[in-house]
Amino acid sequence: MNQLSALKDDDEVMIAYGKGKRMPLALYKVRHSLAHVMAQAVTELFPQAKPTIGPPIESGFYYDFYTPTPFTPQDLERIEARMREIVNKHVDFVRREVSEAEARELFKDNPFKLELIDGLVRGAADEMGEQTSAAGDGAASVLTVYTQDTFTDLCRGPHVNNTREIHPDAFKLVQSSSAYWRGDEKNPVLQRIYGLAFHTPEELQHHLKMQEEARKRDHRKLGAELEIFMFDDEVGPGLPIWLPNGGVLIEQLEALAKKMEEDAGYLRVRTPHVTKEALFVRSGHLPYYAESMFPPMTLDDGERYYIKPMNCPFHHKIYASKPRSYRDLPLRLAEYGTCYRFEQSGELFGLMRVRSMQMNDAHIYCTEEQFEAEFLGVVNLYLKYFEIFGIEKYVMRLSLHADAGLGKKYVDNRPLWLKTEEMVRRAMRQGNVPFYEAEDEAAFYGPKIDVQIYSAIGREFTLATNQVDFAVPARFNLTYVDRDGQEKTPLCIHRAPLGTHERFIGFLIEHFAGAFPPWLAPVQAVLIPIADRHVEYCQRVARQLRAEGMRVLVDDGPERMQNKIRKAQLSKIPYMLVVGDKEVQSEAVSVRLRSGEDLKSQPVGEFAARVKALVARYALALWE
RNA sequence: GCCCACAUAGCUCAGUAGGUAGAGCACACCCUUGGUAAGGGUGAGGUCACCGGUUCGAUCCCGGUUGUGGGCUCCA
Repeated sequence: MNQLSALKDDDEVMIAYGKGKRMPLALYKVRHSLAHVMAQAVTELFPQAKPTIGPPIESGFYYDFYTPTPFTPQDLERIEARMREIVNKHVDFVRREVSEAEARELFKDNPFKLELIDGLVRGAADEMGEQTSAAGDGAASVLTVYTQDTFTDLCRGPHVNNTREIHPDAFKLVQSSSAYWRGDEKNPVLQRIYGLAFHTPEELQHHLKMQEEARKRDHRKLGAELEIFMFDDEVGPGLPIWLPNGGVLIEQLEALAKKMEEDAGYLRVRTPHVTKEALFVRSGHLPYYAESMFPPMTLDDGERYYIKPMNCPFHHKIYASKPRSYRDLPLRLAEYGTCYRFEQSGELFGLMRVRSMQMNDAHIYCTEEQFEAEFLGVVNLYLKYFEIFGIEKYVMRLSLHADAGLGKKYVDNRPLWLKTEEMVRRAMRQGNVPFYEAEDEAAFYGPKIDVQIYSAIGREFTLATNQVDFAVPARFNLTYVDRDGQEKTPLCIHRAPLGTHERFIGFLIEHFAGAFPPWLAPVQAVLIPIADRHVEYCQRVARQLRAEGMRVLVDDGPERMQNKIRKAQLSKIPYMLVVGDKEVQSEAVSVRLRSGEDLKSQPVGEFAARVKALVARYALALWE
């Protein structure tokens, strides 16, 4: 802590914040200091508001207040104006070490700060609620407070020395919302105010512009504009309906996945959407996962049926359908199974978080000796997909158990955890796949590799998991007869490299901004007749191209050609094929690319061959 | 689930100090047959999300419901 405050302002020095993120120290100080300035402004304007915590984050900062009335947009304007006054007063930030008693006296009216002090004194957590690494397990002997102007806050710092280091026009309060104290919904509700903050007004403007761009790429907006999917009140929240264009995307993705899985030795199966309660009791989903499941249907005879939230128990049944020999392993069962999960209403988010989802699911049953190769095979499958889709930014996380959760969150078998975690770690190192480790993030039955990807607009989410299951096969009495004649329990690898159709297509929409590569585009080409007399020829060419496997439309509407080009352009159709007298005479089409490039007339056959070649190798380019 | 905000034509949005609504785009029809991002005209479209309350009268005010958005939390 002390060393931190002593560091020189330097954009080269990175400081950690949040979970596993870093930002330049200088920026951290500006943002953190602005959080304090905001707290001062808020407590001045709303004396009943009690400050709790306020850290720097990705693009700025926030501060949570305990207050009887939420902040209105007008309040934010007043607070921001007051902050600007404080910043312009060029006040010092003064650090002071205080004793526990003094700290308790200073914050005696603020139960949240007192709770933080309790934590700090015990050495358990710092003011962000995170483990203190510096203090080890010893209690923090010294507490620090920072004072600027009239406001004093419990804080480990560091801060700017004086608010003149903060540009008064490089920050902006953007929104208020609620948050729970310590992120726990059992705790009191706090009001959080978010602010953006940078070194210069230009950086702030740039950020705002990027956000504007991001809104344009939002899959919810593009999904509606491009007629990919829709929601309907009478169908229900979180239940997407795929429109014809979305249907094509799904068909193409499934075709790709089936081909890849066939090459990798998977067998395709299909299983029911509803099942008796007993299956999920055996799998451990009931009652453990009951919260995320739709409530059961009770039949006349009292039997309860559930709609499936996962495919695995069915695949286990398929494994168990006959005796297995080590010669049968690895057994790889794949299914694009539709699952239903009862996500909390507040969790639903476009296609990214839904209640009905089609999973690119498979389970691999293998022996311990086969594990490494199988696990790596799956990871490599991921990497192949990333290449096809041009996904360059991704992070793999090895999610481990935590001893504290054994028997509660996690299957109570520490040695097996350590062993399987090491197996995964070794497989990843063996394959030279970079990853980082995170404790207490595992599935209840085993460790996993989570793949985080980032859509073009910076939205981060878990695309896929690759999980090791050392517990559930035993619950299903899955066995194989090994070489030595002994019955053994196989390991099971759960994997879903493309996650779900819903999330993956949501991601792809943002990744490509709706401009899908030719192999994936719902409509690949639109034929545009210049005059009515060219329509017949267009229809003939369309039939020809469809026979070649292309997805083609003819725009025979009454508008002018320019208007049709514009419509096709807005629909992000890769190829616009303009047809006039010249083309009709020479069995040609005039090719215009979505990029705006005019490639002039060329023979229909040549165009078709060119596109077919691009499609066959899943090319991202429009023309080569 | 919780806190806050929002809900007007297929879409994007105006509007009414409470007297049942309007534009642009899209759609239909007519004219125009035009060579690489919007030709012109005419017309049709709305129980102002739903259910209650206040009022002579509610799209507008109040309450509830549903949905959506921004967060908290969790996950594919």
